[in-house]
Amino acid sequence: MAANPARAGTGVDKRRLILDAAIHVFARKGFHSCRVSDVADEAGVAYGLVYHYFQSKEEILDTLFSERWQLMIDAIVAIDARDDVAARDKLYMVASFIVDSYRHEPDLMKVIIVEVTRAANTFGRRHLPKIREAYELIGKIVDDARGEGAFKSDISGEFAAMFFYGAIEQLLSAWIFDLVPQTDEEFERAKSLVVEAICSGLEAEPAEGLSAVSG
Amino acid sequence: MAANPARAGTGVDKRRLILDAAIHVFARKGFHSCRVSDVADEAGVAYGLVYHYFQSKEEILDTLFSERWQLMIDAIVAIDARDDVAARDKLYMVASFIVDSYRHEPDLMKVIIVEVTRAANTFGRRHLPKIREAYELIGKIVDDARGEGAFKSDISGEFAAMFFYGAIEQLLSAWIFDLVPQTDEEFERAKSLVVEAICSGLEAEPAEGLSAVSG
Amino acid sequence: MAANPARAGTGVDKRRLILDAAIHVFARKGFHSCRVSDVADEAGVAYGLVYHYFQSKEEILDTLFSERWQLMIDAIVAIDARDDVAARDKLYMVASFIVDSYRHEPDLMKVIIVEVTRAANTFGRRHLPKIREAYELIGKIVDDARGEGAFKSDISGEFAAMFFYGAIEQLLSAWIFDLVPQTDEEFERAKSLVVEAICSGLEAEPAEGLSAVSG
Amino acid sequence: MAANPARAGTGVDKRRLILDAAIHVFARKGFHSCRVSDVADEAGVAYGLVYHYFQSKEEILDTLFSERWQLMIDAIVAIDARDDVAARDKLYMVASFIVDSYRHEPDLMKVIIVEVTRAANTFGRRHLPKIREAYELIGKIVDDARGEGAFKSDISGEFAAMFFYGAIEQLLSAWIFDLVPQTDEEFERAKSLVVEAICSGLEAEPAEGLSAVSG
DNA sequence: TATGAATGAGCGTTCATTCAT
DNA sequence: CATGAATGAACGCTCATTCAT
Repeated sequence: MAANPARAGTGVDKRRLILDAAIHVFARKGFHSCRVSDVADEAGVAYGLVYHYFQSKEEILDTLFSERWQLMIDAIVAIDARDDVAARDKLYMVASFIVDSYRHEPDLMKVIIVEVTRAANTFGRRHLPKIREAYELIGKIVDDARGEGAFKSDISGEFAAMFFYGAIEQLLSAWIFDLVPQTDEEFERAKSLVVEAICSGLEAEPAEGLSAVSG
Repeated sequence: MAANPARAGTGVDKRRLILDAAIHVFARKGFHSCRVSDVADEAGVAYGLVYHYFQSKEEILDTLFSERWQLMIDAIVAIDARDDVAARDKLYMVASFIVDSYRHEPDLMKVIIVEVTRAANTFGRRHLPKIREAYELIGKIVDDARGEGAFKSDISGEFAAMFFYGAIEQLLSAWIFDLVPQTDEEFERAKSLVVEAICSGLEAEPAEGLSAVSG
Repeated sequence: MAANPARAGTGVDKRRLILDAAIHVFARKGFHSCRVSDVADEAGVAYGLVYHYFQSKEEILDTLFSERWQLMIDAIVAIDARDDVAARDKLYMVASFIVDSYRHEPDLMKVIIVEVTRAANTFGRRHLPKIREAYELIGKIVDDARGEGAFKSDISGEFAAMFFYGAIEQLLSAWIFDLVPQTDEEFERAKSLVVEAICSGLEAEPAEGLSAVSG
Repeated sequence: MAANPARAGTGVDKRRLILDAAIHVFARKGFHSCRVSDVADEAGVAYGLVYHYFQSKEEILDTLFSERWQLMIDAIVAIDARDDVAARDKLYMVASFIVDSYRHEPDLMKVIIVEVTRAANTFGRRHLPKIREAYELIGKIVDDARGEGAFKSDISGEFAAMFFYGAIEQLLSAWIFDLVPQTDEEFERAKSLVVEAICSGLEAEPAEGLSAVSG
């Protein structure tokens, strides 16, 4: 009875303990390089208990991914549902949600990206339908904006979503591997930049009066 | 002795045979899921010969990556060296080189992306410096354009390169996992779209006569 | 307290429930291949309750065997005690008891034979004394008949019991593994045949008047 | 090249070494109770070599059984082919072959009987077709004799084979578990007795002159 | 060069048993 | 009596690597 829901009061939820331990162990050593005993040790539980709650080591990772990814899908759906927000701002909110997810739970996001999302030939393969669901929601935001004339019509939502998500994932990867600094300012700046880059592009708009000269 | 230069006359270069076999085996089964014997079998050579030419299974992957990645770096350097080409066109040429690499050797590119570039916590880690070298070359193209006023100054070359490369890698991933069709037309269209999206952005430019109104 | 005697009134005897469940689970999946939880599930009781009534998984099997085997020993003793019955008929009654045991409780007999009697290097080892007791009772029937001249004196009761019991066990094995049909007629016929074969032999007796000719 | 055929001269056949070690380890500790490392240790080879020659622990047992059982089938076929031998003598020769097999390689026969033939719900299941082949050959000997009038017609070859083989297996079991003495004399006597019991039966023939009275 | 037999550390998983409630 | 979470030893199998020939 106490297995799934957090047990009230007296004791800890060992299942949650194992999941949380797995986040840190997977992030630190990598899914394949760590042993189940590493997870059990980190959680402070007996080896066998891991298999009491999970069918396999893989199921732990699956669970971590599914829990988190669903949150993101829900968030994107909620963002898309708002009709008082421009497409560009919706994309900003999506970027913001993802970046903040990393900011608050970097290990979990590292695991999800490194071990699932970017490991498309192993775990990613299994979760591709769920992963695509997110892409499609982003694509829908773009396509709706195209319908309204706010976005160009020659870049389909599908491609736009790929570029947008690809850019963000690369950003997170850069943080994950410490290639760029991770400060609150950087996080905020990155959100704006990725949306700016994807929505407005890198090219400078010609200065009003000089456009004729440059052309 | 015959390892590096193609041996004249007598026979095939077994080392090359092993590398080519590895490309297909790694692409088909994944680096971690395949055994050294799979590579030897595919190459039609004896098990032990693999260890005559390579120190370890990892060295094979390292070699495949290094060979190919260097070609790309050389290509970007050459592209960047041309001073008769606009930044946007340079980026197009880079995108073109990468897409064509995939078009001509999809298995090799799949291996490099799936097993190295996107596996940043295992092999990617080891090759990060080399990977960054490419990012930096792309970043330099952007920064030079910023200096000339062709590109916006608020998106650094570093970030721009991340977005650009991230978008392309996502594109390749979609092909690799068969999420989008792979025809010559699609390849060509994708090159244009990724450059269009990154350089000009998704947003529609306001219609000529209405710009004053909307501004 | 309620373990041994059937508890009056209130509820079912959980201990019996577990034993009966074990019969079917052991028969279906085999003793070694099933888990204690399988037995608990089949019985509809909690995992831990099995260990409340039994020291170990093995004790369940021991109990099943001992209960049943004692019934057989008692039956053979009763059969042997009758002095109005010929040796051949006593053997028939023994064969009949065993065959009927299988007819009425095939799963239980399957477990006893497959997991105990024929598993002489594991459980059989532990129960060898009890198993031999049955052999010896059969042997005694034969030896008594030898003393009276009804049976040949050159085949000891010990060997005769081995052959007799071996033949019956092989018969049951054939039923257990569905090698021969299991109908009431077949069961009755088998009883007769095994006694006929062991007591009279396979060889045809020469026809009365023709014996001189054939000799 | 040297794996399957015995290597000439210089070295030992490690595969054979493993099989022979397995015979003794399986006989001593039982198939399920022994570890693969026990076999490797007994053979004096590295753990992994066992898996170089065999797919699994089970395959070792399968191999041992198949090798030996085929020899027996071949022997029974050869015995049956002789047309100068009476059915009773053919059965004697079969009993003799089996008993001598045990006499010369008791461990191997123990393994085959205890772990395969009498373990019908695990390994026996897999080998049932091969096991039945032997039964059928014995049954054929009986049926042929019935056709010629030498054996009774009311006991089918199928049942007769069951009784005959069951009696012999019980005999071997008794030796295997040291319930009866194992001397050359005993082995020879047992061969005769089992054939005598099955062919002529246990019952004493009535004395010449008294048959009319008793009948 | 070339072969493939030989090595052995490592790990995921199972499951009988215990015990706190 | 009854529950089922918690324990942890045990083991089959994999496979990268070595090495004798």
